Amino acid sequence: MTGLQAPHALKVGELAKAVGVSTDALRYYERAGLLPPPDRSPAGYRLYPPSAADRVHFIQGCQRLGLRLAEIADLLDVRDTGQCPCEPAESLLRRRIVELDRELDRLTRLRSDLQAMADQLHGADCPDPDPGTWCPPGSKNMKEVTDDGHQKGLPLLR
Amino acid sequence: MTGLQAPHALKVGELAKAVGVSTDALRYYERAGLLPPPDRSPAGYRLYPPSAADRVHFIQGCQRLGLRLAEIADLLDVRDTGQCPCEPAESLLRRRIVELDRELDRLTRLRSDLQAMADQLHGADCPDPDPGTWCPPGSKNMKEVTDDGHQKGLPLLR
DNA sequence: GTTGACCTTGAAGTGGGCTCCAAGGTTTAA
DNA sequence: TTAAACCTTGGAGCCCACTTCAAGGTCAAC
Ligand SMILES: [Zn+2]
Ligand SMILES: [Zn+2]
Ligand SMILES: [Zn+2]
Ligand SMILES: [Zn+2]
Repeated sequence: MTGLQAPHALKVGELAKAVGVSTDALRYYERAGLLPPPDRSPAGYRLYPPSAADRVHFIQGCQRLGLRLAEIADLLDVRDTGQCPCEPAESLLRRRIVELDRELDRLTRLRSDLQAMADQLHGADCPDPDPGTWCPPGSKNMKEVTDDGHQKGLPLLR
Repeated sequence: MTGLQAPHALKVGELAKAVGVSTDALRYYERAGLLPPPDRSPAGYRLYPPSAADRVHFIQGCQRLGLRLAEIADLLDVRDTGQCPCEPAESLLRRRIVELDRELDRLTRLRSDLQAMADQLHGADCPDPDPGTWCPPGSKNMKEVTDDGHQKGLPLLR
């Protein structure tokens, strides 16, 4: 409506509301090199072009994929040059998939460990143990010791 | 061998080496309330009883389960009182399992999204796009826009 | 008696992605 | 005219589990 500086320019709060992030986050993206320094109004207010909204959407999409801001900045640099983005994007994605597989593996094993512990706990007859010397509740291996000679704690808490 | 202060007392470096953490971490655990303040030698050196090693092992085991230090501190408090630990342990475990399930779900969906993107990327014929206007590589929906009227980026990067 | 490995303390730094604050200047509506 | 609602900046704070630093004191070996 104003049209003085540029058509449809957005002040920082307007952009923030449009894309659903805080104004602080937008200024942070600028410092981090994800958003180029926008034009300023005579009073020094940031005036973003409408395309900035797409840029922030892109950032948000990348974040949903688990990419870090530094990686997103790399992608945006490529995007700005107009070069084919497939190569960097593909290697980023593959790296991230490998990370995810490792993490999924770790969490899956962890989950089954926790489940095993919780199951043991549930059926336990449980007299109070000696203070400071757990007491694997309901376990027959209370007296077992680890290879360095210490008493075992809860199962898997060696 | 010394036996002056206490039998088999460990200096901080000895305990650290025995359990495989840094001396700084041990002092940090003390500040955080996970390790009780140990006796001191005349020179002010920390002298840990051998049971401190078990305590640290317990901490490490809990950490492997993904528990935070504050939660571990709660468990240790119970352990020190000699009360039956099943109740707090069980609710901690259940809470953690729920967290894990949510996280596993999230990561699994993420992984399949990334895989889909990587697959699209691979078979793409790819002319360089216009700068700043990606260019969903190899996608037929280049012209699609999101519900707020902006151009779509890479698939799933809306 | 001197080197060097150990120990002490409090404070500050790390990383990631922000958030919050103070102390101002600007714009807009009443 | 003045209040409210915006905007600016630099810098600090947050979370977590540490690590690193600075500036010393202590203890063993040679
Ligand atoms: Zn391409
Ligand atoms: Zn042990
Ligand atoms: Zn019990
Ligand atoms: Zn949009």
